[in-house]
Order: sequence, then C-alpha cells, then structure tokens
Amino acid sequence: MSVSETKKSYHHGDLRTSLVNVARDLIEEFGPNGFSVAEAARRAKVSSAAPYKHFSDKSELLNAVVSDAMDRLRGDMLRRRDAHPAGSLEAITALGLAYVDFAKSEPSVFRLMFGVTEGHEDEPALREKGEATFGIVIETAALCIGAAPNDPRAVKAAYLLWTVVHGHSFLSIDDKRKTSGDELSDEQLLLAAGRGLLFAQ
Amino acid sequence: MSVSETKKSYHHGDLRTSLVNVARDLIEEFGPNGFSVAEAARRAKVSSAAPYKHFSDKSELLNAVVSDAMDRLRGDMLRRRDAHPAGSLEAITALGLAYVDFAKSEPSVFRLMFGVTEGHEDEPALREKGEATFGIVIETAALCIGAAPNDPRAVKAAYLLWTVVHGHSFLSIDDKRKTSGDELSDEQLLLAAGRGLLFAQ
DNA sequence: AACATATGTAAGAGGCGCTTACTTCATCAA
DNA sequence: TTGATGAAGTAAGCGCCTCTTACATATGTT
Repeated sequence: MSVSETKKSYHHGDLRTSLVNVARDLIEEFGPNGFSVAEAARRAKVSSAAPYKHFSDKSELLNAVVSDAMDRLRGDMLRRRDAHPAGSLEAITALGLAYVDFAKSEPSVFRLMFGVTEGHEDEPALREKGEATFGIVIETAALCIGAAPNDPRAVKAAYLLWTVVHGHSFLSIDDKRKTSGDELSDEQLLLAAGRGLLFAQ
Repeated sequence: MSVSETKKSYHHGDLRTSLVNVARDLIEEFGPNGFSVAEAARRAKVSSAAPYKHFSDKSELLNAVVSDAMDRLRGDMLRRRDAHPAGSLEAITALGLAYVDFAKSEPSVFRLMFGVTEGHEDEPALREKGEATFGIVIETAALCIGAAPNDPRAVKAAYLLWTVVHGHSFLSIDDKRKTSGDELSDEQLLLAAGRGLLFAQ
C-alpha cells in the first residue's frame, strides 16, 4: 500500500458487516467475556462511537454474531445429513457430528449461542432459529424410527439425542474430557447414542 | 463445604467468606457477566480495594464460588444416590437428578462452573474436583452393569450418561426446551437415558 | 442547488478492574 | 505492659470500557 493511498473515505462502506466479522474473530481470540465493542471498532478502523450507529448496544452486536452462527450451523447440519440415506442412523448421526464440529471449530461463539443470554432478554428471532434447527432433528429422528414428526416418541428421542450432542459439545470444548472416553471418536460416541436412544421409552 | 476459615477473622469479621456468599447472590441475581467485584465490595460494606486483600483478582473470587458449588453438588449427588440400592437404575438416575436440580436451583453458578474459564487457566484444584465427581458416575455406572470401574464399557456408559445430564441441564436453564419434551419429567427422561445407554456399545 | 437522512468523529460522563500508598488493629515476644 | 509486626482495611487514581451528546460529512432525491 502506498503512502498517499490511505485515502480512507469518511464513510466505511459496510461497517455493520465488518463489525460482525471482527467481533467473531475477537470472541474466538479472547472469549465471549474478553470481547469489547471498543476493540471491535479499533479493528474496523472507526471511532468507538461508530458501532452504536448500527447496534443499539453491545449485546445487539453479539446477537448479530450469534444469528449468523446459527444460520451457518443449520446449514452445516443439513448439508452433512443429506450426504446419507434418509432415515439411516448415519443421517441423524451426521446432524450431531456437524453440531460437535461447529462447537469445536468456534468454541467461544458456540458458547455465546447458549447461556450468554444474560443482560438482555431472548431475541425472538434467535429463539425461532433455534427451534427451526431442533425441528430438523425431530424430523430426522422421526424418519429413523418410522414415525410421524409429531409423534411424541420422535420428539423424545430427538430431545435425548440433542442432550447427548449438546452435552458432549460443551464437555469437549470445556476440556472436561480428560478422564473420560478420550479414546472414543465423536462418531463412535454418537452412533452408540443413536442406537441406544432412538427407540428408548 | 466452604473450607472452615480457621483464623482469618481478625479485623472486620470474615470478609473472605462474606465476599464468596455475596458473590454467589450477585451472580444468581445478575448472571455471571453482571457480577462485579465493586458491587460485591459494596454489599459487604468495604472499600472496593478490600477484596484484593483476599483474592488476587476477580476470577479468583469466582473460582472460590465455583469450588464451593462443586463441593455442594458432589455432596448432593452422593446423598441422593445412596438413598437407592447400590447398582440399581434408580441409583444412577438419582445422580443425574441431583445434577439437574442443582443446575435449576443455581443456574448462573452452574453456568459459571463450566465454560467461564475464559481469562484464566483452569485451576488444577477445580479440575480435580470435577474429575472426582465424574469418578462417582463411573463407579455407579460400573455397578449397574456389573463391571469393574476401570472397564471401558463402564467409562463409555458413564460418559454418555453425563452428556445427557449435562446437556439436559443446560438446555433446561437456557430455556431451550419449549418445543421439546416439555411434558416429560426429568426423571422419566433420565430413566429412559439410563436404560438406553448403560449397555450401549 | 438544497435539503433530509445516514453514517461518521470528538469529547466526555460514569462504572469497573486493579494498584499504590497509607492507616488501623490483633497478636505475641520481651 | 508494651511496642514491633504484619494482616486487613481505606482513599485516591490509572486505564479501559459502555454508551451519550453534539457536531461533521457523505449520499441521493427533488
């Protein structure tokens, strides 16, 4: 870059998108708590007041990061599920593997997606996205056990599988797995869970 | 069991213990992120610098809250397990119910016990407590399936059950359970998980 | 050309984490 | 009894943060 090329127009261009991306990086670098709006503004090369033209407060920016992450997670899950025969154990296991892999690749953002609802009430938009994703799990579980998607057995099986996947994701990224089945792959674990829980009553 | 403060109350009472108790209240009131050392000091009626005579920084105070919570959780688990016949499905289910009940009664502290390891490295003391608690789960699972505690099948079953209980705890306190098996009791859920997973291979 | 609107900056109020320098008081050796 | 010691407190302040207010600049419609 040449010297005089630091033209830097007064307006940024797409600050909103830049902030979301920068925020995601910062969250992964310093954790959800280490993130600050001021640092995000610094990295986006704007003043520390500029972000507030796009987000009413810090948590709204964080929500934007979460919303984007939920979209990507749901996309990953569908893509990987659809690489397997509909109704197969592999199909529903693929959903779980996508979930676990997402948690491992973006642990801090994943943590932010859950539980860091402190300080502001649940965004309905985020809740809807979460429910849509769980709907996919229910559908897929129903196909596996040959039931209708509204069959309580499918809902129960789907929820139990979700607890395994969700719990395993957290325990993995929290590094709480030293003592336990470290030698088992995620796939072995989730396949076992699927076999054990799909027909559990 | 908050370790007995042997000889610390020289000056204005037992500030260390007061701070831990006040901090626990604040965390439940405002969430792990809403907590501030300054507010804890205010509630304990000391200057904002006083806490730093007892804790080197904020996270050390939080660690003390977590350590105390882990002791209470382990105590609850043992107490409730031992109300059932050794090796019974009810015994290992009781472990899980104690875990879930703890999460529900102190959701913010529970959240703090996991994942808010940001900003400071894992305290070995806390890790040890966690591993000891998981050891209880392994032992109990081994008894249920008639295996030795070091049998890989027991470890695998114990870990899978832990993922269910841990995941269910988080999903419950994060209020992510609206769409799902809301009508199922924790006990029904955990019994089903126990039946499905104890012998899963 | 002129205005309305969106998007940026500069400056600052108020809060928090943590440090430094100083003060108070319980304990114990003399 | 006393007075040195050191643990446990306070007051003041630095640097960073969130968020606000007042103002400056760019864009597009008319």
